[in-house]
Formats: sequence, C-alpha cells, structure tokens
Amino acid sequence: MSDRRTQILDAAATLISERGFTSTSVDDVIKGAKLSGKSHFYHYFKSKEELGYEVLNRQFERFAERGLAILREPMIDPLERLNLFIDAVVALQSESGGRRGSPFGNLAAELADAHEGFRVRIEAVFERWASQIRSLLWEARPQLHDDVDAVRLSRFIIAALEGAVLMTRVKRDLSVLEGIAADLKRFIAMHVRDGAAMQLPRHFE
Amino acid sequence: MSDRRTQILDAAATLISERGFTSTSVDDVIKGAKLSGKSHFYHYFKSKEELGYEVLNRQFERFAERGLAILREPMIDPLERLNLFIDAVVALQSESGGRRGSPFGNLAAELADAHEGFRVRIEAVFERWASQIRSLLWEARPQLHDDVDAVRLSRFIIAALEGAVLMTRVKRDLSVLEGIAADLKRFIAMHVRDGAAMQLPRHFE
DNA sequence: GGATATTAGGACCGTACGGTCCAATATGCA
DNA sequence: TGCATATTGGACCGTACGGTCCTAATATCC
Repeated sequence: MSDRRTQILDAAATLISERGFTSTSVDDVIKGAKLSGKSHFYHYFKSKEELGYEVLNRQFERFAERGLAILREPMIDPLERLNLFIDAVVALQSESGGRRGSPFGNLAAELADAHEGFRVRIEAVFERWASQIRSLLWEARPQLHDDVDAVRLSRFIIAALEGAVLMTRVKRDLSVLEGIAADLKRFIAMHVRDGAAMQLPRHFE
Repeated sequence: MSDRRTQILDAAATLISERGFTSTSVDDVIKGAKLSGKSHFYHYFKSKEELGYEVLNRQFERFAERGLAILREPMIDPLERLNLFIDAVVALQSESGGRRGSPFGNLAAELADAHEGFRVRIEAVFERWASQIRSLLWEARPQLHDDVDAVRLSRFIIAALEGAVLMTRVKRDLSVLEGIAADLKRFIAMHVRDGAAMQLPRHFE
C-alpha cells in the first residue's frame, strides 16, 4: 500500500472522527493530507464513499490491535482480560482528551438510518466486536452462572461502553466514562459464580 | 404559538430524526411542512440553527411527557417506576420500528464535537433527565444499599439506554434493546437491599 | 376603514460540494 | 531508453445549500 494512500486515510480518519463523515469534505481531506488537488485524491480513491469505507475498516483494525487484542491474551484469566479491555477503552478515549468518541458509534449515529452501505459495515464491526466478547465469555463459563446469556451480555457491554463514550463527549468529562466503566465491571462480576473469584488464582495453591 | 410554526417544527423533527441535522436542508423542511417558499419559512425562524434548537426542546418536552413523567408517578413504588420507565423507552423506540433512535443521542453524536451551541443544549437535556432519575433514587433510598451513588447510577442508566438504542438502530433489531433493558433492570435490582419491601422480578427469559 | 400579520411566489447571491477532465511534469523500474 | 505510474495545478460542471430581497395577494383584528 502506497504511502500517499495511508497518508490520505490517516488525515480522513482524523477529520471524520472530529466532524463526522458528511461534514468532512474531500477538499478538507486534500488539505489535511497535503495533496496538490482533487485529481490527486481521485487517483487513489474512486469516491468519497469508498474512502469512508476504508477509513472505517482501518479504524476497526486499529481498535482490534489496541483494544480487542487484550480479550485474547492467553496468559491472563478471561474475566480479568475483560476488565483490562474496559480499562483500555477508557484509556483510548482519554487519549483524545475525551473529546473524540468511538469512531463506530459516531458513524453509526450519523449514518445508520441514512446510508445502508455504512449501516451494514458498522453492523459487521459491532458483530466482530461482540463475537470476541462472546468467545471470551465461553472461555470463562466455568466461572459464570449457568444462566448467563453470552449474546445478551456481550451486547450489553458494548452498548454501555458506546453510550458512555457518547455521554462523555457531551459532558466533556472523562470521569463519566470512568464511572460507567467501573459500574460495568460490577455488572459483569454479578454473573460470576460465588466462590469462583477464589478459584481464580489457582497457581497459589 | 401559531399552527404553522408547530407544523414546521413537526416536519423538521421527523426529518432531523431520520437524516440528522446537517443532512436536513431548509428546503426539505419547507417541502415537508408544505410551505410556499423560503421567505415563508424565514418568517417564522431566523435561521436553521434556531429551528434545530427549538426542535430539540420540543423533543425533550415530548420525552418528558411520555417518558420521564412515569418517574414521578406518586402512587407507584419508585423502583417499579424506574422499571416502567425503561419499558417506556423500549415502547417509544418500537413505535418507529426500531429505526429512529433517541433524538438526543443522534444529535449528540452528530454535533457534540462540531457545534458548541448544540452540545451545551444536549448536555442540559441529559442533565435534566439524569436529575429526574437521581431524585427517584433519593426517594427510593430506604430500599437501596447505603453505598449507592445516585449520580453514577443515573448516568449508567442513561448511557446503557442510549447505547442500546444506537445498537438497535444499527442492527435493525428491536430485541437488542429489549435484552439490554432487561439486563439494566437486573443491574438496578443489584442495588436493592436484601429483603427490601419491593421485590423486583428477575427476568431470565 | 386601516394597520398588521400571514401566505404566496420567485429571483437572486455567494459559497460549498462531489466529481470530471486535461495537460504537464516527475519518478521509478525493466 | 522507454513505459507506467505518480504528482502537480487548475479549469470546469451541475447541484445544493443557507439566506436575502422584493412584490403582492389575503386574512385578521382594532
């Protein structure tokens, strides 16, 4: 992949996460990526829409590397991994000073009703995210109550985090996200079998 | 308030909740409200921005009447009222077939970073909403654990509901919201004192 | 009746948008 | 060397946008 392409994608990602897709013009992207003109841009992307799709994919890959990867760490207890993942979401948000939200939630709210192409792709992103959590919960099932519904719980976790990020942006207060993250951990802990927490550090016995 | 004005506001509310504020043009609103021309519109509103503010206010008033009012019903146990309120949010969402989201969440995601005027007004909406829940929790405090943090819990409830509405729109599946609503009730029930007067149903359907 | 809103309809303006086309130069690689 | 790709720079197009201005026909209310 050429340098220029990633340069354009990076600039577009920043702009889109700041102002949304609709309010980001191709000219803005050109300026952000320091291109000479429109023909230069359209040499790499056939339309603004396609640029948007690629930006979304890259955002997810970045999130998969820096966030979701934690869910798969093999040496850590699954439920602890889930807590670490929640911490990572908080950390990612605080990197932007709590201002920029989850790129998926933003695009979802902006385009889910208006643009079917984006809606489908965002749905796929959430599904991949949810499936990571589901398999973690499956791995942790010996520690969980029998009636835990992994599909529902994974959706709840994502919804709570997305809602929290949104409220954090509106209030411009990172502590909103921190509080909700802490409560979310408690909600997850609610599903843990009594005494399972004691089982955890098996290495100590 | 003149008929025309409310006619315009209603048309604008529908369009904005369907396509967002930025993607709704004044011409669209004029067409939707069956006005004769732009001068007719600008006779009632000095700008599109001001129209947006008034639409937001009306959406909140509508939500206050049809949703938040439940939180203040004097004859019902406070914690049961909270459950009924959550049911009402689900019902409001299903009215639009699960497609249109919370008007506040939509505008928040679209404009929180880009438009300070809207951000402040949306923040006020969430604050009024949160304060209603806070005073309900205060009323219910004899039934709650001593360490319940009403500020945090109220934020959690709102974030979970907003996130749930967002995911429901993306997946086009109302059962997402229903599941999260049920889980949210369980989370709230977690804060209830053992043996408190009001016993909350634990749904595990 | 006369003053005041309301409705109607259209011309117009400056700006921005996504996108196309073209001509010329630079660069890298076989 | 030669050919393809990358880069530059700009003109251009059709459309849409928010907003202004102007005129004139109706209602409404004192």
